[in-house]
Amino acid sequence: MSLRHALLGLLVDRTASGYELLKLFETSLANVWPATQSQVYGELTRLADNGLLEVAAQGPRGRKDYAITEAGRAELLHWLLTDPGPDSPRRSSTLLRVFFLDLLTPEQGRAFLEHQVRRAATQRDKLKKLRNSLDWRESGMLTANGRLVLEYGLRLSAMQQEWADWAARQITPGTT
Amino acid sequence: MSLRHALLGLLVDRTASGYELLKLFETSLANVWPATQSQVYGELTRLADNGLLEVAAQGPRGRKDYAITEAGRAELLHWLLTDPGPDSPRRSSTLLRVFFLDLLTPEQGRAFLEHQVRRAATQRDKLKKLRNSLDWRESGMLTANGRLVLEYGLRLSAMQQEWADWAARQITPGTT
DNA sequence: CGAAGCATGTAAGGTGTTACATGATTCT
DNA sequence: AGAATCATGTAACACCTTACATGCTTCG
Repeated sequence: MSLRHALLGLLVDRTASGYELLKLFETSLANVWPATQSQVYGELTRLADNGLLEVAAQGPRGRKDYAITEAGRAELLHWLLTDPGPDSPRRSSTLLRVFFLDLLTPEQGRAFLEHQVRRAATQRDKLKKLRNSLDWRESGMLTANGRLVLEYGLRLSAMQQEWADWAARQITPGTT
Repeated sequence: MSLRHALLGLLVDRTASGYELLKLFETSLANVWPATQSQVYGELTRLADNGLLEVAAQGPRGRKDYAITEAGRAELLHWLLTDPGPDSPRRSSTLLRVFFLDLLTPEQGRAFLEHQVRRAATQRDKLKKLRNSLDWRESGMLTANGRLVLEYGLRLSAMQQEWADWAARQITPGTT
């Protein structure tokens, strides 16, 4: 149940409409906690019902500006201070495929892993570009956390690339 | 919808009951594609209904031994050869927390990250022990894939440990 | 005989995805 | 005027988790 906390977090120092929050999910939070339009609007209504958010203002096209309440701040803080536990069950269809990779020919297996190398490299490039576009001296506190998360993404994609490359070379080692 | 493929994969070179498959999920597949009892039994019934599996034999306590069919093999192969796409949306409540870490005091933030360092180290130790217990010369093809996946886990936890350590040092750099 | 393990199944509830549906406002 | 964008909402379906429910067999 972290979607609610993501929303609360985004509303800590500004008010916003569902539509704006949705955009934030597509950009900043896309790599950490993706959410769809349905989910966002639904959860906002629920949060307002529970008194963690309130509608601060109504705008042009039925637009509702949400603001966090004291109860909302308390809930967010509480969530931040609780142990996330083993990071939510990590399912990876890619690794599952690797588990059964011997059902393919060595060529097909290598091709699969080399595809993963390229996928990771592409992701890494994307994040590098994001970092460069972000570094423009725009250092609010907000950006500091974002940089930590971004660095995680960079390290992850680097690791994935190296691993896939290594794994590809494990299959039929003698292929010059 | 990868659970079905995990089941098909496990049944490629042996028949097994739901109970046995469940144990396999708890051990070998736990870190790649966890599944609960409810899920396994339900999916097995569905797979049999769809003709991808068949009940090869009935045992002592209502035990059903499932065997993969030709249709099942075809489906599994097809799945292995399709692009997994960007590996299923990766949600991490830990990274989400990091995103909002500036809402805590620097001490609390550092404590959180240092906790992650230890969590990753523990996980890494667990996997190392698993590798050592596994290396006992038991090299079927099956184990080869498992070793690739295990190596991924080792590299991932190492990366996480290093990252969390680095991130902790980013917060309030001057704390001797 | 009692405990542990084998063995399967159902039901309720939460979360997430996709698709459908509608309408207002701004910009060209 | 028409297109793009802003803006919200609902419904159906898939998937996963937890809990409940039941009963047989083997081992000590």
